[in-house]
Amino acid sequence: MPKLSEAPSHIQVLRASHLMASLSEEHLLGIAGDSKLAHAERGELIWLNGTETNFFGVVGTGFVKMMRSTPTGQDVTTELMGPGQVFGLLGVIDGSGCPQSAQAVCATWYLQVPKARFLEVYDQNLILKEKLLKRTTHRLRNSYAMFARMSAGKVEQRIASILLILAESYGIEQGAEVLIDVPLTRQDISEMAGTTVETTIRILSKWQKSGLVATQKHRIILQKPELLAEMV
Amino acid sequence: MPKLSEAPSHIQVLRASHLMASLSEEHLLGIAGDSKLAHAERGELIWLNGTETNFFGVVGTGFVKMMRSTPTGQDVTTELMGPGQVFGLLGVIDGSGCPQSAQAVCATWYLQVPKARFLEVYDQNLILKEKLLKRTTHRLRNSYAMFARMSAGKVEQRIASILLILAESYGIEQGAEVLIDVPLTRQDISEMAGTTVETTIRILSKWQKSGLVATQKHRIILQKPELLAEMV
DNA sequence: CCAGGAATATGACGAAGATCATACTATTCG
DNA sequence: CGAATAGTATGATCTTCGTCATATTCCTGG
Repeated sequence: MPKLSEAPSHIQVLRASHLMASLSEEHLLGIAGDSKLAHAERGELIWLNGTETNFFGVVGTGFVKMMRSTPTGQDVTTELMGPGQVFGLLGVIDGSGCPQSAQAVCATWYLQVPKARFLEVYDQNLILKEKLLKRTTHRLRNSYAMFARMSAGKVEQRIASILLILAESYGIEQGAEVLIDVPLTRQDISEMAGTTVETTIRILSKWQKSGLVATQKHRIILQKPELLAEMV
Repeated sequence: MPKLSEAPSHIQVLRASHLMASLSEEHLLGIAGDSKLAHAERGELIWLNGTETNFFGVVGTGFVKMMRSTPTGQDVTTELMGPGQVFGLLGVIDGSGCPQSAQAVCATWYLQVPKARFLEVYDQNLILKEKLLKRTTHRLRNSYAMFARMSAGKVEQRIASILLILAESYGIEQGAEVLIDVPLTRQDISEMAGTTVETTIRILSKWQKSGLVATQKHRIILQKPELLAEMV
């Protein structure tokens, strides 16, 4: 039995979420009461594509990747959700379920918010709806941006793009360097870049040798972010 | 001067749009009155990425492609908008402008709806907001689906995917065959599939020879849609 | 502290597809 | 009607990257 990291409290998780935090104290407590805190190991599937779920998730600690499996069996990661981020919500709202799989990238605590309870609140909360549209708009744009980069560029550029995007969301600046504070394997990165592990390893090794990036304990440090940005 | 196809009326264009048609007659007429019907030749830019616009568009007749130019100069088409479809709306609503370029793929009539006028109506129309979220959700999912196909598959599969998706939106069934009723060049298709014209031509030529598809006057006919679907 | 599994690393090889070059075919315009 | 331009076609060559094979290193649990 692996030792679990400290579990966050229900209400803590909700408060840390930009989207959820816009609810009134009363609603927040109500939802927190009905939700269930769950833990997932690295690699554990939270749900499988298309599965009709009666809950959506809010990441507490750790990371969850949203992915689609292509007919040929290859997995492609479309989004990486970190602490405070909500996943599978859109499928709950329009009742069609989430077409993507959700999988933990590392030991992760997340909150399972039951559909019925949330919809009651959602239906009469205009601010929440506005926020959701804003967030969805933002995701759509990011998706198009990634789409363009992934379908046009060479593999090096794709990997560079991925690292830069991750740095934007989860980067911690350390002087001129940026630490991407997500425990990712080369396999994870290759799934985001739509390439193979071997190629990813080769490129990252090359970059390590030339002092572009460094890795420590599954965490990547961009030592020359500007140079990386130049090559995309 | 090229002879223009018959211009549709303002109100006709709005009524043909699923999104706009949900407005009240009064609002619809108001917006129609303030809008401007515009024409664009094949290849004409309607706006360039990021340009702050004071209008969004509704396609009347013809087609508009939304695209991003990568730093390396290659264009990638993310969406193809046909009659009744709205483009650039999200940028108007959140005031940030549209990050993509809009370009006519053929002679196109479209309506320019001024930002200010529309926002008045939008701000107090709940149904419209709901519809917009639904539409945006749908686009986001499509985008992820395409993303997965484009970053994983081989070029043949990518092109097959593109054709099937186009057939879904703009296909006219003719017995077992499907005519994609959009005038597209190989160049257009290659931009959607993220590949080169030459490769696209080679693959389509091969498919023509084997009776999978046929082309007439920039329009593609899927003769064996099932076979195409099998290969994605 | 050692064993075993997971992650990283590296080489050899081949196939897919980009690039360059050139020709052919339609459609449009003067 | 004939020239010009945009689109389609096809071959030759070179690169990139996927595939397979095999080490090596790093962790974690017993």
